[in-house]
Amino acid sequence: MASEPFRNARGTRDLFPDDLLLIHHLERTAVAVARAASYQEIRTPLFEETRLFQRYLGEASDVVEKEMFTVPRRLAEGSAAPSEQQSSSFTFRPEGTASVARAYVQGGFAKRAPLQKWFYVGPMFRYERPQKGRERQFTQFGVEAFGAQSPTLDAEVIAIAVEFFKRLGFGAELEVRLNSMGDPSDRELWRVALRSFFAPQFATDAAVRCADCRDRFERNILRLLDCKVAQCQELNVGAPDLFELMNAEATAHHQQVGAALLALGFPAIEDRSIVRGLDYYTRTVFEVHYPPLGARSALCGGGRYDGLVAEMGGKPTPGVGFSIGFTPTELALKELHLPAAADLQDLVSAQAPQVYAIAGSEQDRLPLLALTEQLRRSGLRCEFDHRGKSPNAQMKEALKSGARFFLTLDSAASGATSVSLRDQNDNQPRTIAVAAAAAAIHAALA
RNA sequence: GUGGGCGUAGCUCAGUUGGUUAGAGCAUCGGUUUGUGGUACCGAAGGUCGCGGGUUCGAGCCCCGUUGCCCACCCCA
Repeated sequence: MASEPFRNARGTRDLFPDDLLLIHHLERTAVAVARAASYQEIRTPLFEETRLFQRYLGEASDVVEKEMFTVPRRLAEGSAAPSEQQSSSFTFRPEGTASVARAYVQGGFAKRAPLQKWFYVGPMFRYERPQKGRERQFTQFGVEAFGAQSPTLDAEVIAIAVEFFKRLGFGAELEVRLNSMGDPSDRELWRVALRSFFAPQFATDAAVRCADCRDRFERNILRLLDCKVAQCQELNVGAPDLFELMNAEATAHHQQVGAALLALGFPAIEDRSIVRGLDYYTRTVFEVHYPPLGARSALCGGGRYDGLVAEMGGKPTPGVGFSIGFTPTELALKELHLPAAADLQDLVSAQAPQVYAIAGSEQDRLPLLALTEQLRRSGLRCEFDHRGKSPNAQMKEALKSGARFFLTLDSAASGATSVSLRDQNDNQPRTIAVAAAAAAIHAALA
Protein backbone atom coordinates (compact mmCIF):
# COMPACT_ATOMS: atom_id res chain seq x y z
CA MET A 1 0.00 0.00 0.00
CA ALA A 2 1.43 3.26 -1.14
CA SER A 3 2.05 5.95 1.42
CA GLU A 4 3.13 9.54 1.35
CA PRO A 5 6.87 10.03 1.30
CA PHE A 6 8.37 11.22 4.55
CA ARG A 7 9.09 14.91 4.80
CA ASN A 8 10.49 17.22 7.41
CA ALA A 9 7.94 18.86 9.66
CA ARG A 10 6.62 22.25 8.60
CA GLY A 11 8.86 25.11 9.60
CA THR A 12 11.97 22.96 9.95
CA ARG A 13 14.80 22.39 7.52
CA ASP A 14 17.63 20.01 6.90
CA LEU A 15 21.09 21.49 6.94
CA PHE A 16 23.26 19.67 4.44
CA PRO A 17 27.05 19.79 4.46
CA ASP A 18 27.14 22.79 2.13
CA ASP A 19 24.59 24.67 4.25
CA LEU A 20 26.63 24.02 7.36
CA LEU A 21 29.57 25.98 6.00
CA LEU A 22 27.62 29.16 6.61
CA ILE A 23 26.12 27.95 9.89
CA HIS A 24 29.53 27.07 11.24
CA HIS A 25 30.79 30.46 10.16
CA LEU A 26 27.97 32.16 12.08
CA GLU A 27 28.59 30.01 15.13
CA ARG A 28 32.30 30.64 15.27
CA THR A 29 31.80 34.35 14.73
CA ALA A 30 29.32 34.43 17.60
CA VAL A 31 31.67 32.53 19.87
CA ALA A 32 34.60 34.74 18.95
CA VAL A 33 32.89 38.08 19.63
CA ALA A 34 31.38 36.82 22.88
CA ARG A 35 34.66 35.42 24.16
CA ALA A 36 36.46 38.60 23.19
CA ALA A 37 34.34 40.34 25.83
CA SER A 38 34.83 37.53 28.38
CA TYR A 39 31.41 35.93 27.99
CA GLN A 40 31.32 32.20 28.73
CA GLU A 41 29.12 29.65 27.05
CA ILE A 42 26.09 28.22 28.79
CA ARG A 43 23.91 25.37 27.56
CA THR A 44 20.54 24.79 29.08
CA PRO A 45 18.09 21.98 28.21
CA LEU A 46 16.02 22.37 25.07
CA PHE A 47 12.83 21.95 27.09
CA GLU A 48 11.66 23.17 30.45
CA GLU A 49 8.58 22.94 32.58
CA THR A 50 5.86 24.88 30.84
CA ARG A 51 5.26 27.03 33.87
CA LEU A 52 8.74 28.55 33.51
CA PHE A 53 7.74 30.13 30.22
CA GLN A 54 4.31 31.00 31.54
CA ARG A 55 5.96 32.91 34.33
CA TYR A 56 8.45 34.49 31.96
CA LEU A 57 5.78 35.63 29.54
CA GLY A 58 3.39 36.71 32.25
CA GLU A 59 0.22 38.32 31.06
CA ALA A 60 1.17 37.78 27.46
CA SER A 61 1.07 34.06 28.04
CA ASP A 62 -2.56 33.63 26.98
CA VAL A 63 -1.60 35.19 23.65
CA VAL A 64 1.42 33.06 23.04
CA GLU A 65 0.58 29.82 24.72
CA LYS A 66 -0.84 28.57 21.45
CA GLU A 67 2.51 29.30 19.86
CA MET A 68 4.61 26.99 21.97
CA PHE A 69 5.62 23.37 21.49
CA THR A 70 4.22 21.74 24.58
CA VAL A 71 4.19 18.04 25.40
CA PRO A 72 2.35 16.43 28.28
CA ARG A 73 4.20 14.95 31.19
CA ARG A 74 3.69 11.22 31.60
CA LEU A 75 1.84 10.70 34.78
CA ALA A 76 1.08 7.54 36.64
CA GLU A 77 -2.22 6.16 35.50
CA GLY A 78 -5.21 8.12 36.69
CA SER A 79 -3.14 10.18 39.05
CA ALA A 80 -4.04 13.66 37.92
CA ALA A 81 -6.81 15.64 36.39
CA PRO A 82 -6.28 16.83 32.81
CA SER A 83 -5.92 20.42 33.97
CA GLU A 84 -3.14 19.36 36.29
CA GLN A 85 -1.41 17.56 33.44
CA GLN A 86 -1.48 20.75 31.43
CA SER A 87 0.18 22.81 34.11
CA SER A 88 2.89 20.22 34.65
CA SER A 89 3.70 19.77 30.96
CA PHE A 90 7.02 20.44 29.27
CA THR A 91 7.65 23.01 26.58
CA PHE A 92 10.47 23.33 24.08
CA ARG A 93 12.12 26.66 24.73
CA PRO A 94 10.73 29.48 22.58
CA GLU A 95 13.67 31.72 23.45
CA GLY A 96 16.78 31.60 25.57
CA THR A 97 16.48 34.12 28.36
CA ALA A 98 13.97 32.30 30.58
CA SER A 99 16.06 29.14 30.73
CA VAL A 100 19.28 31.01 31.32
CA ALA A 101 17.75 33.07 34.12
CA ARG A 102 16.33 29.91 35.66
CA ALA A 103 19.74 28.26 35.51
CA TYR A 104 21.36 31.35 37.00
CA VAL A 105 19.04 31.21 39.98
CA GLN A 106 19.15 27.44 40.35
CA GLY A 107 22.93 27.42 40.13
CA GLY A 108 23.07 29.80 43.06
CA PHE A 109 24.94 32.48 41.16
CA ALA A 110 22.78 35.30 42.47
CA LYS A 111 24.23 34.60 45.90
CA ARG A 112 27.71 33.21 45.33
CA ALA A 113 28.92 35.02 42.20
CA PRO A 114 26.39 37.53 40.93
CA LEU A 115 28.41 38.86 38.04
CA GLN A 116 28.08 36.34 35.24
CA LYS A 117 28.47 37.04 31.54
CA TRP A 118 27.13 34.21 29.45
CA PHE A 119 26.33 33.47 25.83
CA TYR A 120 24.47 30.70 24.07
CA VAL A 121 23.90 29.47 20.53
CA GLY A 122 21.21 26.92 19.94
CA PRO A 123 17.81 25.92 18.63
CA MET A 124 14.54 27.50 19.75
CA PHE A 125 11.01 26.37 18.95
CA ARG A 126 7.83 28.30 18.25
CA TYR A 127 4.60 26.88 16.95
CA GLU A 128 3.89 29.63 14.46
CA ARG A 129 2.91 29.81 10.83
CA PRO A 130 6.23 29.89 8.96
CA GLN A 131 7.03 32.72 6.61
CA LYS A 132 10.12 34.36 5.24
CA GLY A 133 12.74 34.48 7.97
CA ARG A 134 10.49 32.70 10.45
CA GLU A 135 10.70 29.01 11.20
CA ARG A 136 9.33 26.70 13.86
CA GLN A 137 12.80 25.55 14.75
CA PHE A 138 15.41 28.24 14.47
CA THR A 139 18.76 29.12 15.98
CA GLN A 140 19.50 32.07 18.20
CA PHE A 141 22.74 33.55 19.41
CA GLY A 142 22.25 35.43 22.63
CA VAL A 143 24.15 36.89 25.52
CA GLU A 144 22.95 37.54 29.06
CA ALA A 145 24.96 39.54 31.57
CA PHE A 146 23.84 39.35 35.19
CA GLY A 147 24.91 41.17 38.29
CA ALA A 148 25.64 44.75 37.26
CA GLN A 149 23.40 47.68 36.52
CA SER A 150 26.13 49.87 35.10
CA PRO A 151 25.29 51.55 31.79
CA THR A 152 28.68 50.48 30.51
CA LEU A 153 27.45 46.89 30.67
CA ASP A 154 24.47 47.78 28.49
CA ALA A 155 26.88 49.34 26.04
CA GLU A 156 29.16 46.30 26.12
CA VAL A 157 26.27 43.99 25.32
CA ILE A 158 25.17 46.21 22.45
CA ALA A 159 28.73 46.39 21.17
CA ILE A 160 28.93 42.60 21.02
CA ALA A 161 25.85 42.50 18.83
CA VAL A 162 27.21 45.16 16.50
CA GLU A 163 30.60 43.53 16.36
CA PHE A 164 28.99 40.23 15.39
CA PHE A 165 27.48 41.81 12.31
CA LYS A 166 30.60 43.78 11.51
CA ARG A 167 32.69 40.65 11.49
CA LEU A 168 30.19 39.05 9.16
CA GLY A 169 30.80 41.85 6.70
CA PHE A 170 27.96 44.28 7.37
CA GLY A 171 29.00 47.82 6.60
CA ALA A 172 29.07 51.16 8.32
CA GLU A 173 25.32 51.55 7.83
CA LEU A 174 24.74 49.40 10.93
CA GLU A 175 22.55 51.29 13.34
CA VAL A 176 21.96 50.97 17.05
CA ARG A 177 18.46 52.16 17.90
CA LEU A 178 18.03 52.90 21.55
CA ASN A 179 15.14 53.51 23.87
CA SER A 180 14.33 53.19 27.54
CA MET A 181 11.34 51.59 29.21
CA GLY A 182 12.12 53.33 32.47
CA ASP A 183 11.50 51.48 35.70
CA PRO A 184 8.24 49.58 36.29
CA SER A 185 6.67 52.41 38.24
CA ASP A 186 7.47 54.85 35.42
CA ARG A 187 5.95 52.53 32.93
CA GLU A 188 2.77 52.19 34.92
CA LEU A 189 2.34 55.97 34.94
CA TRP A 190 3.00 55.97 31.23
CA ARG A 191 0.43 53.27 30.49
CA VAL A 192 -2.20 55.26 32.35
CA ALA A 193 -1.28 58.41 30.43
CA LEU A 194 -1.33 56.57 27.11
CA ARG A 195 -4.71 55.11 27.88
CA SER A 196 -6.28 58.46 28.51
CA PHE A 197 -4.55 59.98 25.47
CA PHE A 198 -5.68 57.27 23.05
CA ALA A 199 -9.08 56.56 24.53
CA PRO A 200 -10.85 59.27 22.45
CA GLN A 201 -9.50 57.65 19.27
CA PHE A 202 -11.40 54.51 20.14
CA ALA A 203 -14.40 56.07 21.81
CA THR A 204 -16.42 56.23 18.62
CA ASP A 205 -16.93 53.66 15.91
CA ALA A 206 -15.31 55.98 13.41
CA ALA A 207 -12.38 54.14 11.89
CA VAL A 208 -9.70 56.70 12.68
CA ARG A 209 -7.42 53.85 13.69
CA CYS A 210 -6.75 50.59 11.87
CA ALA A 211 -8.58 47.50 13.05
CA ASP A 212 -5.41 46.05 14.51
CA CYS A 213 -4.87 49.11 16.65
CA ARG A 214 -8.37 48.79 18.06
CA ASP A 215 -7.30 45.38 19.25
CA ARG A 216 -3.96 46.62 20.55
CA PHE A 217 -5.63 49.33 22.56
CA GLU A 218 -7.17 46.63 24.71
CA ARG A 219 -4.49 43.99 24.59
CA ASN A 220 -1.15 45.77 24.46
CA ILE A 221 -1.36 49.51 24.33
CA LEU A 222 2.38 50.02 23.81
CA ARG A 223 2.06 48.43 20.40
CA LEU A 224 0.04 51.37 19.20
CA LEU A 225 3.31 53.25 19.04
CA ASP A 226 4.93 51.08 16.39
CA CYS A 227 1.94 50.58 14.10
CA LYS A 228 3.10 50.80 10.50
CA VAL A 229 -0.05 52.39 9.11
CA ALA A 230 0.70 55.98 8.14
CA GLN A 231 -2.54 57.38 9.49
CA CYS A 232 -2.00 55.67 12.82
CA GLN A 233 1.49 57.12 13.03
CA GLU A 234 0.05 60.60 12.57
CA LEU A 235 -2.39 59.92 15.35
CA ASN A 236 0.54 58.98 17.58
CA VAL A 237 1.96 62.48 17.34
CA GLY A 238 1.73 64.17 20.69
CA ALA A 239 1.27 60.97 22.63
CA PRO A 240 2.62 61.04 26.18
CA ASP A 241 6.39 60.63 26.32
CA LEU A 242 7.70 58.16 28.84
CA PHE A 243 10.77 60.32 29.25
CA GLU A 244 8.60 63.08 30.73
CA LEU A 245 7.53 60.65 33.45
CA MET A 246 10.74 58.76 34.01
CA ASN A 247 12.60 58.92 37.31
CA ALA A 248 15.90 60.72 37.41
CA GLU A 249 18.07 57.63 37.86
CA ALA A 250 16.58 55.84 34.90
CA THR A 251 16.93 58.96 32.79
CA ALA A 252 20.55 59.32 33.77
CA HIS A 253 21.13 55.64 33.05
CA HIS A 254 19.77 56.07 29.56
CA GLN A 255 22.00 59.06 28.89
CA GLN A 256 25.02 57.20 30.18
CA VAL A 257 24.32 54.22 27.93
CA GLY A 258 24.27 56.64 25.02
CA ALA A 259 27.52 58.21 26.14
CA ALA A 260 29.18 54.82 26.55
CA LEU A 261 28.07 53.77 23.09
CA LEU A 262 29.46 56.97 21.68
CA ALA A 263 32.76 56.26 23.38
CA LEU A 264 32.72 52.83 21.73
CA GLY A 265 32.14 54.41 18.34
CA PHE A 266 28.53 53.26 17.98
CA PRO A 267 26.43 56.41 18.19
CA ALA A 268 22.88 55.36 18.99
CA ILE A 269 19.74 56.63 17.33
CA GLU A 270 16.93 57.35 19.76
CA ASP A 271 13.86 55.38 18.71
CA ARG A 272 10.80 55.73 20.92
CA SER A 273 8.91 53.06 18.99
CA ILE A 274 11.03 50.25 20.44
CA VAL A 275 9.00 48.82 23.29
CA ARG A 276 8.99 45.71 25.41
CA GLY A 277 5.77 44.82 27.12
CA LEU A 278 6.88 42.40 29.81
CA ASP A 279 6.99 43.94 33.25
CA TYR A 280 10.46 42.98 34.39
CA TYR A 281 12.04 44.75 31.41
CA THR A 282 13.59 47.93 32.69
CA ARG A 283 15.38 50.86 31.20
CA THR A 284 17.43 49.97 28.14
CA VAL A 285 15.79 48.45 25.10
CA PHE A 286 17.57 48.41 21.77
CA GLU A 287 17.61 47.00 18.28
CA VAL A 288 20.37 46.70 15.73
CA HIS A 289 19.26 47.60 12.23
CA TYR A 290 20.78 47.58 8.79
CA PRO A 291 18.75 50.05 6.71
CA PRO A 292 20.00 48.82 3.31
CA LEU A 293 17.85 45.75 3.94
CA GLY A 294 14.68 47.83 3.81
CA ALA A 295 11.60 46.60 5.64
CA ARG A 296 13.43 43.66 7.15
CA SER A 297 16.28 45.69 8.58
CA ALA A 298 16.00 44.56 12.22
CA LEU A 299 18.78 42.10 13.01
CA CYS A 300 18.90 42.00 16.78
CA GLY A 301 16.81 42.95 19.78
CA GLY A 302 17.68 43.19 23.41
CA GLY A 303 17.46 45.10 26.59
CA ARG A 304 17.76 45.26 30.33
CA TYR A 305 15.64 43.10 32.64
CA ASP A 306 16.48 44.07 36.17
CA GLY A 307 13.34 42.42 37.52
CA LEU A 308 13.71 39.02 35.89
CA VAL A 309 15.95 37.17 38.31
CA ALA A 310 13.66 38.12 41.18
CA GLU A 311 10.69 37.03 39.09
CA MET A 312 12.38 33.64 38.75
CA GLY A 313 12.65 33.41 42.51
CA GLY A 314 16.23 34.56 42.88
CA LYS A 315 17.82 37.34 44.84
CA PRO A 316 17.06 40.59 42.98
CA THR A 317 19.80 40.89 40.37
CA PRO A 318 20.06 43.16 37.38
CA GLY A 319 20.59 41.74 33.92
CA VAL A 320 20.91 42.76 30.31
CA GLY A 321 21.09 40.78 27.10
CA PHE A 322 20.16 40.35 23.47
CA SER A 323 19.28 37.67 21.00
CA ILE A 324 20.04 37.36 17.33
CA GLY A 325 18.18 34.98 15.04
CA PHE A 326 20.38 33.12 12.60
CA THR A 327 17.61 32.86 10.03
CA PRO A 328 17.16 36.61 9.48
CA THR A 329 20.92 36.95 9.58
CA GLU A 330 21.28 34.37 6.84
CA LEU A 331 18.70 36.15 4.70
CA ALA A 332 20.47 39.45 5.16
CA LEU A 333 23.85 37.95 4.31
CA LYS A 334 22.45 36.43 1.17
CA GLU A 335 21.04 39.76 0.10
CA LEU A 336 24.38 41.41 0.71
CA HIS A 337 26.27 38.67 -1.13
CA LEU A 338 28.12 37.74 1.99
CA PRO A 339 30.23 36.17 3.24
CA ALA A 340 33.07 36.49 0.78
CA ALA A 341 34.35 33.15 -0.41
CA ALA A 342 37.64 33.80 1.34
CA ASP A 343 35.86 33.92 4.71
CA LEU A 344 34.66 30.36 4.26
CA GLN A 345 37.76 29.01 2.58
CA ASP A 346 39.19 27.39 5.69
CA LEU A 347 35.87 25.68 6.42
CA VAL A 348 35.65 24.44 2.85
CA SER A 349 39.19 23.13 3.06
CA ALA A 350 38.48 21.33 6.29
CA GLN A 351 35.71 19.40 4.56
CA ALA A 352 37.92 18.29 1.71
CA PRO A 353 40.36 15.39 1.89
CA GLN A 354 44.04 16.24 1.82
CA VAL A 355 44.98 12.99 0.19
CA TYR A 356 43.11 10.92 -2.37
CA ALA A 357 44.27 7.34 -2.62
CA ILE A 358 43.77 5.96 -6.12
CA ALA A 359 43.72 2.22 -6.71
CA GLY A 360 45.41 1.44 -10.00
CA SER A 361 44.07 -2.09 -10.02
CA GLU A 362 41.72 -4.39 -8.16
CA GLN A 363 44.73 -6.03 -6.47
CA ASP A 364 45.81 -2.69 -5.07
CA ARG A 365 42.58 -1.96 -3.25
CA LEU A 366 43.17 -3.73 0.07
CA PRO A 367 46.80 -2.69 0.49
CA LEU A 368 45.76 0.83 -0.45
CA LEU A 369 42.91 0.77 2.06
CA ALA A 370 45.39 -0.22 4.72
CA LEU A 371 47.67 2.63 3.73
CA THR A 372 44.71 5.03 3.81
CA GLU A 373 44.00 4.01 7.37
CA GLN A 374 47.63 4.54 8.26
CA LEU A 375 47.53 8.07 6.85
CA ARG A 376 44.30 8.78 8.72
CA ARG A 377 45.86 7.67 11.97
CA SER A 378 48.69 10.10 11.32
CA GLY A 379 46.12 12.90 11.28
CA LEU A 380 45.62 13.33 7.55
CA ARG A 381 42.21 13.55 5.90
CA CYS A 382 42.39 10.79 3.36
CA GLU A 383 39.79 9.56 0.89
CA PHE A 384 39.50 6.18 -0.82
CA ASP A 385 37.08 5.03 -3.52
CA HIS A 386 34.61 2.45 -2.25
CA ARG A 387 32.71 1.98 -5.47
CA GLY A 388 35.37 0.16 -7.41
CA LYS A 389 35.60 2.84 -10.07
CA SER A 390 38.13 2.70 -12.84
CA PRO A 391 41.45 4.43 -12.16
CA ASN A 392 40.42 7.10 -14.63
CA ALA A 393 37.14 7.71 -12.85
CA GLN A 394 38.96 7.77 -9.51
CA MET A 395 41.22 10.46 -10.88
CA LYS A 396 38.20 12.55 -11.74
CA GLU A 397 36.80 12.02 -8.27
CA ALA A 398 40.14 13.01 -6.82
CA LEU A 399 40.17 16.25 -8.81
CA LYS A 400 36.64 17.06 -7.73
CA SER A 401 37.38 16.28 -4.10
CA GLY A 402 39.81 19.14 -3.74
CA ALA A 403 42.55 16.88 -2.40
CA ARG A 404 46.04 18.28 -2.73
CA PHE A 405 47.83 14.94 -2.83
CA PHE A 406 47.11 12.02 -5.15
CA LEU A 407 48.58 8.78 -4.06
CA THR A 408 48.87 5.48 -5.92
CA LEU A 409 50.62 2.25 -5.06
CA ASP A 410 53.42 1.47 -7.41
CA SER A 411 52.02 -1.36 -9.42
CA ALA A 412 55.30 -3.19 -9.88
CA ALA A 413 53.91 -6.33 -8.35
CA SER A 414 52.04 -7.55 -5.37
CA GLY A 415 53.73 -6.51 -2.18
CA ALA A 416 54.59 -3.06 -3.48
CA THR A 417 56.63 -1.16 -0.97
CA SER A 418 56.57 2.23 -2.58
CA VAL A 419 53.93 4.72 -3.57
CA SER A 420 53.71 7.39 -6.19
CA LEU A 421 52.75 10.69 -4.62
CA ARG A 422 51.73 13.73 -6.62
CA ASP A 423 51.51 17.09 -4.92
CA GLN A 424 49.26 19.33 -6.97
CA ASN A 425 51.23 22.33 -5.79
CA ASP A 426 54.39 21.35 -7.65
CA ASN A 427 52.93 18.61 -9.82
CA GLN A 428 56.06 16.50 -9.44
CA PRO A 429 55.34 12.81 -9.02
CA ARG A 430 57.62 11.35 -6.39
CA THR A 431 58.29 7.78 -5.43
CA ILE A 432 58.30 7.20 -1.70
CA ALA A 433 58.50 4.15 0.51
CA VAL A 434 55.10 3.18 1.89
CA ALA A 435 56.35 3.57 5.42
CA ALA A 436 57.53 7.11 4.72
CA ALA A 437 54.39 8.35 2.93
CA ALA A 438 52.68 9.91 5.93
CA ALA A 439 55.81 11.72 7.04
CA ALA A 440 56.44 13.03 3.54
CA ILE A 441 52.93 14.45 3.25
CA HIS A 442 53.08 16.03 6.66
CA ALA A 443 56.40 17.61 5.72
CA ALA A 444 54.94 19.02 2.52
CA LEU A 445 51.99 20.45 4.42
CA ALA A 446 54.13 22.07 7.09
C1' G B 1 -6.43 32.76 12.83
C1' U B 2 -7.07 35.75 7.72
C1' G B 3 -5.68 36.57 2.60
C1' G B 4 -2.80 35.74 -1.98
C1' G B 5 0.58 32.92 -5.30
C1' C B 6 2.72 28.41 -6.94
C1' G B 7 3.28 22.53 -7.47
C1' U B 8 6.33 19.34 -14.73
C1' A B 9 13.29 14.81 -13.75
C1' G B 10 17.67 15.36 -7.83
C1' C B 11 18.02 21.13 -8.99
C1' U B 12 16.60 25.49 -12.28
C1' C B 13 12.98 25.72 -15.74
C1' A B 14 10.55 25.12 -21.19
C1' G B 15 6.04 22.87 -22.83
C1' U B 16 2.11 26.86 -28.65
C1' U B 17 -5.68 27.97 -29.23
C1' G B 18 -6.40 21.14 -25.23
C1' G B 19 -3.88 16.95 -30.11
C1' U B 20 1.24 11.23 -31.38
C1' U B 21 6.10 8.36 -27.36
C1' A B 22 6.40 15.36 -22.10
C1' G B 23 11.82 18.43 -23.36
C1' A B 24 16.53 21.42 -22.14
C1' G B 25 20.60 22.92 -18.99
C1' C B 26 23.08 21.55 -14.57
C1' A B 27 23.84 17.36 -11.39
C1' U B 28 24.25 11.72 -11.52
C1' C B 29 26.15 7.06 -13.87
C1' G B 30 29.18 4.65 -17.85
C1' G B 31 32.76 5.32 -21.74
C1' U B 32 36.41 7.91 -24.95
C1' U B 33 39.91 11.90 -24.89
C1' U B 34 43.46 14.82 -22.05
C1' G B 35 49.55 11.82 -17.84
C1' U B 36 46.45 16.13 -14.87
C1' G B 37 44.36 22.64 -12.81
C1' G B 38 38.75 19.85 -12.51
C1' U B 39 38.76 19.92 -20.41
C1' A B 40 36.13 18.17 -24.62
C1' C B 41 33.14 14.51 -26.85
C1' C B 42 29.79 10.07 -26.93
C1' G B 43 26.12 7.50 -24.38
C1' A B 44 22.76 6.05 -20.30
C1' A B 45 19.54 6.55 -16.49
C1' G B 46 15.97 9.56 -14.32
C1' G B 47 8.88 12.06 -14.53
C1' U B 48 1.43 8.26 -12.84
C1' C B 49 3.15 16.47 -14.94
C1' G B 50 1.45 16.99 -6.10
C1' C B 51 -3.13 13.91 -5.23
C1' G B 52 -8.51 12.90 -6.29
C1' G B 53 -12.66 13.83 -9.17
C1' G B 54 -15.06 16.35 -13.46
C1' U B 55 -15.55 18.35 -18.67
C1' U B 56 -13.82 16.34 -23.52
C1' C B 57 -13.05 11.83 -28.92
C1' G B 58 -8.55 13.48 -26.36
C1' A B 59 -6.09 17.02 -20.29
C1' G B 60 0.62 18.81 -18.12
C1' C B 61 -2.81 22.67 -20.16
C1' C B 62 -9.89 23.87 -18.68
C1' C B 63 -13.30 23.24 -13.94
C1' C B 64 -14.02 21.55 -8.72
C1' G B 65 -11.97 19.56 -4.39
C1' U B 66 -7.74 18.30 -1.57
C1' U B 67 -2.75 18.50 0.03
C1' G B 68 2.08 20.58 0.20
C1' C B 69 5.22 24.70 -0.26
C1' C B 70 5.96 29.93 -0.53
C1' C B 71 4.51 35.03 0.56
C1' A B 72 1.83 38.79 3.22
C1' C B 73 -1.25 40.16 7.49
C1' C B 74 -1.76 39.03 12.80
C1' C B 75 1.76 38.08 16.59
C1' C B 76 6.53 38.84 17.86
C1' A B 77 9.03 36.37 23.84
